[in-house]
Amino acid sequence: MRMNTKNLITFKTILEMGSFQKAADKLGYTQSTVTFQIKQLEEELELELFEKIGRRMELTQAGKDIMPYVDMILQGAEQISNYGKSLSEISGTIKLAIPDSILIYTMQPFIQAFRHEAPNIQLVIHSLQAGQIIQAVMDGIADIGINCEKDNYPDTIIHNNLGTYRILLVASPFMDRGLLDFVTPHQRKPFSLICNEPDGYYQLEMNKYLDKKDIVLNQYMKVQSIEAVKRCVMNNLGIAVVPSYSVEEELKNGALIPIKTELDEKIYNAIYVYHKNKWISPQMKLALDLLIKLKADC
Amino acid sequence: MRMNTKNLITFKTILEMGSFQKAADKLGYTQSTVTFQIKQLEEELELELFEKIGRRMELTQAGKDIMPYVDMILQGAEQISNYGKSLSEISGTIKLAIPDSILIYTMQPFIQAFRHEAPNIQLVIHSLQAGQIIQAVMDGIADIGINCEKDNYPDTIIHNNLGTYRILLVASPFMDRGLLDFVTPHQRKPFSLICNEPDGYYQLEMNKYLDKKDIVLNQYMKVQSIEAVKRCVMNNLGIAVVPSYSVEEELKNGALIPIKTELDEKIYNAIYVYHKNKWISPQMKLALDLLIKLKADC
DNA sequence: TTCAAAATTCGATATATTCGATATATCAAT
DNA sequence: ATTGATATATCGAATATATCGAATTTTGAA
Repeated sequence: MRMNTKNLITFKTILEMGSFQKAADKLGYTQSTVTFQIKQLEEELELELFEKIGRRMELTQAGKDIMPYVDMILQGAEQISNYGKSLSEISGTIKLAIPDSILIYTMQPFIQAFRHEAPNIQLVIHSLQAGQIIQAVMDGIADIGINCEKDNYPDTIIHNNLGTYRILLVASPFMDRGLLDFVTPHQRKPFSLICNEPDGYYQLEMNKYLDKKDIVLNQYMKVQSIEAVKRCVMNNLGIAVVPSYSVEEELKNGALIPIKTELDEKIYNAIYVYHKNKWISPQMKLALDLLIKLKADC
Repeated sequence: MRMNTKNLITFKTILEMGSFQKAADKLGYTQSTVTFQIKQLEEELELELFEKIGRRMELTQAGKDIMPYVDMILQGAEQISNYGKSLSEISGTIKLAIPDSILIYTMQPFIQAFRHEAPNIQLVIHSLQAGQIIQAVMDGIADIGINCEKDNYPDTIIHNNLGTYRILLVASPFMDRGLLDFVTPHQRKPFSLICNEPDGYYQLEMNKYLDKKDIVLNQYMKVQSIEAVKRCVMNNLGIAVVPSYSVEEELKNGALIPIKTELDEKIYNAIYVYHKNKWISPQMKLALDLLIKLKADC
């Protein structure tokens, strides 16, 4: 059961960098040293970690399976090396999975607060689509996920409320007001629905509403970013479904106007999730604390 | 953040064995090697681990504080070295803290089942007095504690029901039946109360009862073991307070007779406890599973 | 086939670990 | 204060291990 962190770090670096050579470069070893270290690690663990698929090194199943324990060891080592240091000095990494829209419009205060409290902790943000957040947390790709509320969660996931929002339809103030009745059923609208992710959560919620009402729009128009969506709507190319927090500014200054729907009353929750079995490191605790603070502030 | 399990194991062994020399003997090093390894570990961690108090090496506060992380690392390493092995092959240690009486009379099926399921896991049993069990679990001396139910627990302790028992007064069948009225108050009894631990939980419960009833016995008689208590009672040297499970056999074959008290109706719970923040290793999970099975079986 | 990229092998050498002997420190008994 | 027993520290030599660099192998792509 002899083992050292040096070899484990080399192992993790190979996975991170994608090759022995790059890991060697990053860690300041020669390639042969990396080969030697991995060979030694495999002997120590009595496991094959890599198999050659062509000239690519692929992690074996055993290699994947022991990852949580490798992380456990490196986490333990990290905590020891942080011992006695204040929050502002501790290092480490915390990985968040956040949908783009939430990241842009509501996470800025969190990110600033985090960087301020712990400038040496690397904050890695994976900007994923809403449907992938939970999976990322389950796979350990992210430590904390932030998302729209869902109905059910795997029981390995802990989820907590983070804040509320509404789903809105918005239009340009230059749009003919007569066309903006989205309450009366059975209508055909002569303009497009502009969206960013056609399968996004907000979009799907609104589609359900429109289907129920039998309100049909001209056609879908897909653009790259949520910013682009707003630009298109402002230029009166169509209307869009957006979460309330993303258009607060524009509604206030009149660049966009809200369209009344029966979804206006409905309140949605944003949540944060993390893995139940995960050990909550001080780094992670800080992130969770700041999320709760963010919630209290707004 | 370079670190190796070898040094950490040496570190833990010193704590376990109580001296550098004994750790060296156990691990097959010379004493100077142990000194060197600890010095090296202290340099790696940038922490003082021991301080000399006279000719004794005492763990520093930092040394105590990092213990959970040292354990985290060694647990991780242990899990990796157990990877792919079946339950019957995995090794490791699980430490139980159990009061003597419960150990002798009710834990035998558990111990046998455990040894059968996982013969390579070292089952270390600390036989402690009831009052020390919770503390042992809090201090990490034991992974799981078994005890009589108490009213309140620190919130770092998880406690679950394990089974029920009663507290009995027992006497020899040769005892004058006329003297065995322990229900009517205000009596003086011309025989001794024999006990093993005068401060034991059963004893204290019964004392409360006797005080309330104002029933006074001749004198206390303290003997070494619970077996000795039973022998003395069988030889009619006095009566004793015992938990029901410890005298089932003797009551059935008539070697002891129960004395009726108003405590007969009261049902006590045996419980098992473990530390809330502890990572539940497969070894520990097996032990917990077997305890639950034991409960179901009786 | 040939080239380039990536991993392995192997000998030389620097570095780290361990041992054994000895020195030092502490406590307790005299 | 002296002495003996016990415990840890120090140091040099022997041994073991890690790293590098050069040569070699493997493989996918041109």
